[in-house]
Amino acid sequence: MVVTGSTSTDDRRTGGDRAAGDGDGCAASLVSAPLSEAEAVALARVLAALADPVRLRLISIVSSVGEVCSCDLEGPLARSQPTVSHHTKVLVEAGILVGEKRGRWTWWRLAPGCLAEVRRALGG
Amino acid sequence: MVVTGSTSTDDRRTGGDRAAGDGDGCAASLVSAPLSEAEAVALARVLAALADPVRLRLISIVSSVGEVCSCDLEGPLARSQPTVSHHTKVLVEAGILVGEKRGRWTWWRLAPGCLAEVRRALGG
DNA sequence: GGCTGACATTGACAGCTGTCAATAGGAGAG
DNA sequence: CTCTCCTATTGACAGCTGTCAATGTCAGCC
Repeated sequence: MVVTGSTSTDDRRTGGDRAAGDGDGCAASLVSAPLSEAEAVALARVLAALADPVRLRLISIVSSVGEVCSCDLEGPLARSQPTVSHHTKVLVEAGILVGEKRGRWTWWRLAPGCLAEVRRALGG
Repeated sequence: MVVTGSTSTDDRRTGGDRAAGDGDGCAASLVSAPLSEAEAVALARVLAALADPVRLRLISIVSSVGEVCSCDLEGPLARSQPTVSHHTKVLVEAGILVGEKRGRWTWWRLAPGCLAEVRRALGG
């Protein structure tokens, strides 16, 4: 079972560019023209999910390894198990992380294309 | 370094001190290898400054116009003058915005290269 | 000098956020 | 079924954040 934030589409490593979070936002670039209120709210939601040192390190760990289960995060992040679970949930709801339950473990990997979408919204 | 860094351009800024992500931080990419604690804190600080709808719209306005004074922000942002002043201060302390006092007005523009640095840290 | 206009600062308040202890849920092993 | 392990949820708490009214500060104009 794949646990995603919004739609539960089982995208098994499809290269499609999916928008983060709600899907509508993140389409406009920050530097081209003034953002609408809705665009700003949508982009701010993803950035807020990224704006935490623990979550940034979590993302970097997942990114470097490719796939990680929660028990492998608790140690490197130096946070309790509920706190790690909380951070993974925040990242999933922001569309940044994707979790898949296999047996008793939950394996986490990055949502493909999400960070690239954020970079593009920031003027890339 | 993600802050202004006093490049060769005459980006003089008067008033206020900024000490955001100085030092080593913001130099590593999120996706290449696990971030250190200091790198994560520094990057999170800049991202937290970006993670607000009002500030994102403020940045987009400044970016599209090139240079604006505070009185031109109060209306489009639909916020009171102290609130606008608060947001500009947060962005300056994060090294994203640069303010220059000319006469009675303060003119704001984007710190050159800062957003590009953030994009790069996000894996660009 | 006093006045006016443009920002900055302070104080207060509600709402959000990161953290952990305690607890619950659920899958595999025996 | 029971027991154990991994993960998710709940409850509580401290700290941070966005907002505005009130006030302060400083430069230019009379």
